Amino acid sequence: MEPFFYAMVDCNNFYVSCERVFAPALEGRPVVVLSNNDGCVIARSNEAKALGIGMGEPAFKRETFFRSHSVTVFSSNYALYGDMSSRVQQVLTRFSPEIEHYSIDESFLIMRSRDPRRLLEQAAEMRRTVYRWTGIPVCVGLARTKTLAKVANRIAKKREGTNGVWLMDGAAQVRDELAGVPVEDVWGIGRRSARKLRACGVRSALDLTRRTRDWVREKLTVCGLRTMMELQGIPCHPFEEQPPAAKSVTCSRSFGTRITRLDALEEALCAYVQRAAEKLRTRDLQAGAVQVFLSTNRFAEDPQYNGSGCLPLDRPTSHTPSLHRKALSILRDIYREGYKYQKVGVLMLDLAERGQRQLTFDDYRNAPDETRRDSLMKTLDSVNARFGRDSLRFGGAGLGRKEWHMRQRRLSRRFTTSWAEIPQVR
DNA sequence: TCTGGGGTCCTAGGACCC
DNA sequence: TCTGGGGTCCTAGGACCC
Repeated sequence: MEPFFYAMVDCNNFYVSCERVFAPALEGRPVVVLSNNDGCVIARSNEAKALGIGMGEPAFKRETFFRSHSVTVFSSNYALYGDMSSRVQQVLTRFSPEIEHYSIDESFLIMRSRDPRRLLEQAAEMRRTVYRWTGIPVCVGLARTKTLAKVANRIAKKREGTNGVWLMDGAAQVRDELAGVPVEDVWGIGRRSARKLRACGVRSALDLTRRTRDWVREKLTVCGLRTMMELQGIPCHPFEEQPPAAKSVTCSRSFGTRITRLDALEEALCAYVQRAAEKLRTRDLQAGAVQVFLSTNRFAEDPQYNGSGCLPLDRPTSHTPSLHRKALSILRDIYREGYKYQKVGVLMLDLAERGQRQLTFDDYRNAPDETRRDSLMKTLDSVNARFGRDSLRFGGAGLGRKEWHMRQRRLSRRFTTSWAEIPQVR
């Protein structure tokens, strides 16, 4: 068997890069993309990073700065990013059949060769091809474990002269590189763990590999231990070509303005239940329980309230009206008057694949009902697939523009997925 | 006025059982 | 004077990821 390397392919400033594909004039200029509700900065071009704009900064605090530095600002456009992501993934598949789509902008590939130089050439070719075919710039890091491949990717991105590709192998090279990686930049080490580690004198990734396993396990539990071993070149994270089935499905949004009335919350919740139920059906899943949560704005001075409740369903379902009913009864139960609410959300829990559960006598009795509901949902989904999301929807979510809807003041078009939004050529 | 959304896994502690 | 031990399951909270 040929020795193999993990290749971590990461799109550079992905959301910004997607916007630039359709606005090439923004190349070389500062650009940021905001989170839902135009809340905070979640993607920055290199020029925006150079201006000192931080990840996660609230957008409203930077309005003036954006204007005075001619920063182009976009609302997030997940229809566009999701579609661009699958295009990138399609290209990557040509370079290795063993591929794990890790996130919207990252993939792990297994690449096999006896000759590391040959691998570097392949990775460089992959990078060029992705850019030529999709317009998205990527960097590639190669190493013996996923965590080390992430480190290599970071170097490919940051270091001058790598051409966006870096391979890390051999004990001496790995040791030298890890010495230059701050421990908080290691994949799997978050803010809390980093603080704990620094307090104990662990500053670099190399420092971490030099502690005993017992010590690391005690400080950071088995998660930290796995990270440490991966840094030592021992693979602990499985390679998952088939993503495991989802265990929960969530839909929640912050409101465009604060909401106090129960009926407005009910409308919003209906809309989120619809979306969550659609997600269930596209994955062929059914929920066994529904959870609803409700919260005020934690940054405000106003009185705070967080409510949540969970109810089981009589039997697992992905039928929107049944899920609506259950969710609304939870909401009415946890709702308290007199608060300014910022967010409501729904979680579908105890998910099971359709047809994978034990049937009961009731199921036989209800079979005709069940069939009718299924075919109604199927029709609904196929109409929406053909004519666009929400062409057909439930009345409970209300009609027209609502105060709870998200702010999306700077949304670009769904260039690649919506015929209606393709710019007209004159 | 304005601070995202959607996930997973691990652990500790309590309930419960024999 | 004295109040078992071991196992499983569930849940809430914490930490992490992108």
